Amino acid sequence: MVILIGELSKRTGVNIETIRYYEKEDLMLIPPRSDGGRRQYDKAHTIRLSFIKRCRDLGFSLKDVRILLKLVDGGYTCSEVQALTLRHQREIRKKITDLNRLDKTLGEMEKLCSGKQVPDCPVIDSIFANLNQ
Amino acid sequence: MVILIGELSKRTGVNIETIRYYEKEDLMLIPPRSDGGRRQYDKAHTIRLSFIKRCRDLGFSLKDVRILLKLVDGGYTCSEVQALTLRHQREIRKKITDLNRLDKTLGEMEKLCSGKQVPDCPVIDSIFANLNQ
DNA sequence: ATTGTTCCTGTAGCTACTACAGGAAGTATA
DNA sequence: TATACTTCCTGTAGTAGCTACAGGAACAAT
Repeated sequence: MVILIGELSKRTGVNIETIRYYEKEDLMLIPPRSDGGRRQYDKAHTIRLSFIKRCRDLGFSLKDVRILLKLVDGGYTCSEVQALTLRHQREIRKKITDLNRLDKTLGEMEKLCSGKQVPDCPVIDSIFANLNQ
Repeated sequence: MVILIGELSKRTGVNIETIRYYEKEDLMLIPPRSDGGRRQYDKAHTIRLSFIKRCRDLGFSLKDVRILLKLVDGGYTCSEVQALTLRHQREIRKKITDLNRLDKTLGEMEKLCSGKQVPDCPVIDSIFANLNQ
């Protein structure tokens, strides 16, 4: 049961250019070609691409995905995968912390706004604050 | 009171290549040059660069910074700045929501890990789940 | 005169794609 | 069979926001 790249794209939700990009980056296995030179994918490719997409959706970097694929391909242990997952989770939590701080700061700045059509804004003032020395 | 790029970099915490990049991107005003061809910055440049850095630290994109600078340069109203700030805050909140969901999912997956040196991991299982049809 | 630091320009690299251009292959219809 | 239309191909360049060189010139200190 062979499918072409357009169908693979539809089934996985990964777009065509990205699939070719993954091939170039050695994330996807190189598929056989038809006489006309078209890529012929099968079930294994579909599963692999879905795996990649799922990892990406979980926020893993391509570098991480590469490691996960290597683990999957070459035999892995739970502790290896767990370590990667925990590291990733730590990074996510750090981002959340940073963004929350940003949100708070922006909120405080914005709260002071009059919202009027006047040439004076506490946001700009606040950004400029302590800049003049 | 003229300073060179290295000193400007030290004072603002923006590194040298980035300063030159901002100049190329028309965020920084083009400074006069010394006889030897070195950029000569003054107070105004320092303040402008600090403003840019502060905006970046607040998570504004360079595109947003460009708009903020234009507003600052050309006269702005509170409502314009407020609108930009609110939009930015909405984007940040969306990111926080997404990351929280990721964190939760990863946490659930990881919780099931044995953490042992065994070739079996619920994280991988979970990523693969529902992929086989 | 020499050494060491700072500066210069210009180009390439990073992440993870996306968007073409220009052409070939395959399919459906007249 | 001729035509039109869609899908595919390769290869290159663009996106954001820098960072990291290479190769050379300018300046400061000894």
